[in-house]
Amino acid sequence: MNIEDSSFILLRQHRLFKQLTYKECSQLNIVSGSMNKKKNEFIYLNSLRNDRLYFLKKGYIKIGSYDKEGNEKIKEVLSQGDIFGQLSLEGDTGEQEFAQVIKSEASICSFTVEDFERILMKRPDLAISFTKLVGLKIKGLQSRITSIMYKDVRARLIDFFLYMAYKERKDTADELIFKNYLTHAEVASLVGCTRQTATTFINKLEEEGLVEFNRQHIKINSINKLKVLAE
Amino acid sequence: MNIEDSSFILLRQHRLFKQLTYKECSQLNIVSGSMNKKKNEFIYLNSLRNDRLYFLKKGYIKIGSYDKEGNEKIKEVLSQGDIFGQLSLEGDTGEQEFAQVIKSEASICSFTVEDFERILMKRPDLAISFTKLVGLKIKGLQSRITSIMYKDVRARLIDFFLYMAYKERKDTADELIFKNYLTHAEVASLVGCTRQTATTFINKLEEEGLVEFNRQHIKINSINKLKVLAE
DNA sequence: TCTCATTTGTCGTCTTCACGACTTTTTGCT
DNA sequence: AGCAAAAAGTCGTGAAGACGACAAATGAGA
Repeated sequence: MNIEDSSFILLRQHRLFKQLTYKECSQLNIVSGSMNKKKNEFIYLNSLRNDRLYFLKKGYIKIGSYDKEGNEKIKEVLSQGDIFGQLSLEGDTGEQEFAQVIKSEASICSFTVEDFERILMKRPDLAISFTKLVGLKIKGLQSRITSIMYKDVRARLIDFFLYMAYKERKDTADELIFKNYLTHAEVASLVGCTRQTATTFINKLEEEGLVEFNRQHIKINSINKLKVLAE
Repeated sequence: MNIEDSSFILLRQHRLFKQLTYKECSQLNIVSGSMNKKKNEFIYLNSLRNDRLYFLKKGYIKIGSYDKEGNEKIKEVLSQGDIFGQLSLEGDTGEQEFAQVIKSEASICSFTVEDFERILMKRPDLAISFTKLVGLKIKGLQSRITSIMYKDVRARLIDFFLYMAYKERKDTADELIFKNYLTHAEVASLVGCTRQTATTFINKLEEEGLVEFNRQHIKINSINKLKVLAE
């Protein structure tokens, strides 16, 4: 099995690309855009990503930017199977953004918007699927805005844990445990508070017996209980 | 000229629908979804909108929801030419949302996601355009998140005025004046603060000579000056 | 196994803005 | 024109969380 084959296998497990033939897949010219990146390495930094879409095959990455004081502002955290990059299929609007590997090694493949569009033109069903994927992202962003605007830090952290549960959950069990790849500082950046307050409130949620959070894993004792608290 | 014709004329001025033939347009069955609504009337309330897309031909509307205490939470404000509703083309995820006319009378047409998808299947170029439109919305939401998370009320209000300028600007002039259709309370809800603080800070910006805000119009004295302050 | 960098925990102090209460102004309506 | 409702303006109090400073714990690499 060569690199090319393993690229495709993972990509075609994605609900979006499942519909593609092997030939169409290869028209995406993925091979040249495949890469393995170690912890802390950048997939792109600032304007480099403007014309590409990326598919995260393995590992975890964070998307963010730096403000003028150089502080990191994390926009989102992605894990296996997520798509990122120029989702809008349209040139840059001047914003600077980075994608960086966190925790362990990551494996990514990428293709140009141009190649992707070429396939979309032939496969409108895929175009619709892609639109739905982007639409889903909108819903996520909207609920994030609501969370930040109208909830206090405690409630936002609960939303954060529910979001993680949504991403990691494989079955319907009420309890959930998964590997943790985030620091307090990163959680803080995601929910929009300082590292210190994140620490304090995460510990409070632990004391209440709702979650466990340490460097090894995150455990949510009862997803339903959290859901009730989130309302 | 009958109602049907006037529906199409406006719709087909939109960059998205320009590409459609008259026949394709009529396949959207717009007529049954056309309406005129007076001030404060709802276009939809809660789950009613799940399978439709709406096109705002004329007027202004706000999209929002109510929290469990009954307080209004405005998500966004739309004006002529904007598209709203089930942008994700995919069934409801349980969230409740309303669309309500503000200020003056509004004219809307709508079509079902189903009809729209039928056309997208035949016209992948339109699907790509639509994705780009949705992608643009993502960028807007992301910058809104950044604004709310990392900026204080004053800076968020500046972002608000710049956003309005972006929407209303027709030429490249540095000064901009346009009809105001928002109250302090609505602005507050958009930038995420209370009505009182919005009032206070809008007045401060007026005292600084940056903007004018009254019930008749909004005037931005220098877009560039605001842009500098927003960084 | 030791060491140093990273991450986490904890405290005061200070700022921003929320919140309630109220008045004044503006607007639409009959 | 007159009136009620909506919108805007103002103030004092209080709470949430930022921020700086530092100590303790953890873990990755030599």
